[in-house]
Amino acid sequence: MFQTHQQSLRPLTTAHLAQTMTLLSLTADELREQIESELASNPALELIEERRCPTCHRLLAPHAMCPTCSSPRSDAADEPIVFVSPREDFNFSSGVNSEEMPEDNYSSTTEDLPTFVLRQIASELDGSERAIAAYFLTHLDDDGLLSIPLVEIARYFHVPLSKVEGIQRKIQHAEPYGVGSCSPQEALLVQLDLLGESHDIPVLARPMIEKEMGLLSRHQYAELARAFKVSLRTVHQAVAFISENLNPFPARSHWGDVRQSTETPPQVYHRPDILISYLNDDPTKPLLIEIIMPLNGTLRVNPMFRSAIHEAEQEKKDDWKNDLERASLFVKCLQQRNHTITRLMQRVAGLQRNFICHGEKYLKPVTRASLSVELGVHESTISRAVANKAVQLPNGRIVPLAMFFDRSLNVRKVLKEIIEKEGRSLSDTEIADLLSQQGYQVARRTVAKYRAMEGILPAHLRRPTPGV
DNA sequence: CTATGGCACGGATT
DNA sequence: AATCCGTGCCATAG
Repeated sequence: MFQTHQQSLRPLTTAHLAQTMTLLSLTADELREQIESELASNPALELIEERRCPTCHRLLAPHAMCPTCSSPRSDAADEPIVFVSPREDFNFSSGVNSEEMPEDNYSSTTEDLPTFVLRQIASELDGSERAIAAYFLTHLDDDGLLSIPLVEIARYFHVPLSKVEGIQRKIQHAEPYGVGSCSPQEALLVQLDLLGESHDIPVLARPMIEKEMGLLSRHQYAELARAFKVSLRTVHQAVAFISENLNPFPARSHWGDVRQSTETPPQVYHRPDILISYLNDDPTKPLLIEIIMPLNGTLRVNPMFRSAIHEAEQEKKDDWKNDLERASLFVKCLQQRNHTITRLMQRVAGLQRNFICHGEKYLKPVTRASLSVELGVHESTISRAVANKAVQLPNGRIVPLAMFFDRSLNVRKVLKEIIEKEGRSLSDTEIADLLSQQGYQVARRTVAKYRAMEGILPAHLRRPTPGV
């Protein structure tokens, strides 16, 4: 009925392209902001009311059928079903948060640690404190530790040191625990305190970290035993506890949790932009892929506005016309964005089905470049689409979309398996051999790198006795 | 002497 | 053109 096509003037085309690119690289959350601001500033744009699927209650785009219920051809088991799903249950810019999304996000970071942390504690801080916290958080290093002295922050804001310390304490108590500490030692102590609230901790743990951090980090256990006048065995127990439950580098979030040391995902990400599940939750059915549109309804050009333009005064007419064009452009770009992401996900999900269903081990190394030729778009288009987006897998994990293009993830996974399985500590060279036996050819140096990436300690100080 | 981490250099990717 | 990644060589620790 009211379509929004026509007008393909040259200048518009470039603007069109530019805006499509921008929208493409936006996260669902960012997109929401963008849409809201556009909606507020442009009267020609309107949000039409939601439509829901009568049977499953899912929000639908205006002319779409519900892909789940009116399940198209569920026989084409290979082809994933991809569709755009308007959802507005997606707000978190408002003050309170944390408990709102019980399910799928355990929260944590990767894209933007500072923002993530700030969001957690924002409600506890007043305006000026928030500014300090924000500044504080911009000076974290890759490990999540503070890279500048506290006094510097205090000086910068002309506030007493104690105030900064208070803020630091709040930051440290946010996830990932210990973030914003000045040293690994401090981070460990914070984590120990937090953990101590709900679990028993070895008595030796705290004094060891507090007083003999040097020995501890150098793994000089015999010295430790002597220093505290306890048996070597006791030291080992405490050390085991520390290395299992604490993490000196908060941002490198690979900690084996006390509760379930099952394959707890080492990294969890922001809210998903894309959801992947099985049709009707049946693993034999095709994959169902929802691309989140952070909206409660659908955007379109207001037809009333369009017709009203003829009656407008000459003065306003130009402005209105301008608005109209912008609106139509915006809608078009949005459609373009969705179309691109849809096609992208369709292809990616098809390729990586094994990965999606059966885990990291089955990730095929696919490059963005190869996909771009398949889809007939420019590489940068894929890059933009992939960057900064998170996907929720059927098993509930939230991973960055970029993980689908990780060249070495499968090898790293196998490497982890090898290390976990073998009771004895294997040297990097041995691991390299084992890997090539399994068909993964990597240099010994690379094994070392992968280990480091996964946060696995070198052979000589790995735990020879893997049981508790 | 062996096992690792650091630096740095192509080549591939973005 | 800028970046990332796998690797080789070398220094250092054990």
